[in-house]
Amino acid sequence: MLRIKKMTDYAVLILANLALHDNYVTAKEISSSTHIALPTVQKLLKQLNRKGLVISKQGVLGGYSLHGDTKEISVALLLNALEGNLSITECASHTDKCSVQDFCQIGNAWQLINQKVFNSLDDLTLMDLIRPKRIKQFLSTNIPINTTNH
Amino acid sequence: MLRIKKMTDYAVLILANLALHDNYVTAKEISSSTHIALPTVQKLLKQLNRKGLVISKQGVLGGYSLHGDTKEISVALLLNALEGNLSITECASHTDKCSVQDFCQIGNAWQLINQKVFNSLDDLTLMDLIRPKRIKQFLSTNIPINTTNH
DNA sequence: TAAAAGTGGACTAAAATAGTCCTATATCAT
DNA sequence: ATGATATAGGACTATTTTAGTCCACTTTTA
Repeated sequence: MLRIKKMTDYAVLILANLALHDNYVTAKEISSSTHIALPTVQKLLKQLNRKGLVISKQGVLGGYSLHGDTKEISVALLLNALEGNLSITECASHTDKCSVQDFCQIGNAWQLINQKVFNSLDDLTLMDLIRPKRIKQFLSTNIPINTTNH
Repeated sequence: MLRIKKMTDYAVLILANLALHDNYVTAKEISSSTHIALPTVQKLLKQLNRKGLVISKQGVLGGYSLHGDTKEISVALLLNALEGNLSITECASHTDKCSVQDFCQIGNAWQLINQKVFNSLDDLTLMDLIRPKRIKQFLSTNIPINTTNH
């Protein structure tokens, strides 16, 4: 599937939740408002912290808060941070060398498709995700290059 | 990851291989030319046949051949046929009901993003995958809607 | 009628994913 | 000081998904 991990979905939900507050919010509070199990929220927030997407404060009155730049991070970069390599196939990722590469008919097609999908996701920020109007505008920019098929 | 299954990658390679012939080609031959293990090729061709993407003929001189319409199938439909549901998250798929849906800040954003990705992949056919020029043209149609970020 | 193909589906192994739990550390109110 | 409340790091397990193989059966043709 072209599906993102459940954990990534949760993480975005958590970030969206943090985006609505300016102060520190505890993992427990986020768990309550998102209805994601507490251990899972804790795990994800720790990861988000390590990736620099949120800032944290320990102790009483502590909690998590969105890192300043995170609101304007693109969905592409966000997914990339949360899921690691976004490439649609192994061969679209330049880090791995495909085992059948030398016999491949498709060449770099996947890489180019990958680029296109990435570009689409790069036009949108985290904040846009919680602003429905912006999303609709975004969608309308898809311009088909021909109309003969389908 | 936003990655397609290895099996899907193989399947596309197999289809591309069939696209280069007009006569029946055996699984064994495809295995030889693609360097994908024979049992895997056999399994995939059986699936492709059930989905109507290829036609088959049993017995000596039998083999597989591309179904007439398959060359012009869009990559979106192709991936959909090979991977089942393409939705980027569970909640982007209308078939499942998300467990935290009632508390979700993101609303239908994923669904719209999903649509955008799907549209991108819908502009391209199987044959385009083996025609590099067409791919490059395709890529150039991505029009950013703003330039303030990134 | 034997050889060469596909058909259907069971089966196993490996890898990825989801989710929980435990121990340690930091902070603040009293 | 110290207890309560947070996060930090990471081990660990269970579940699910994915990859890949294999076998018994059917069809076709020389």
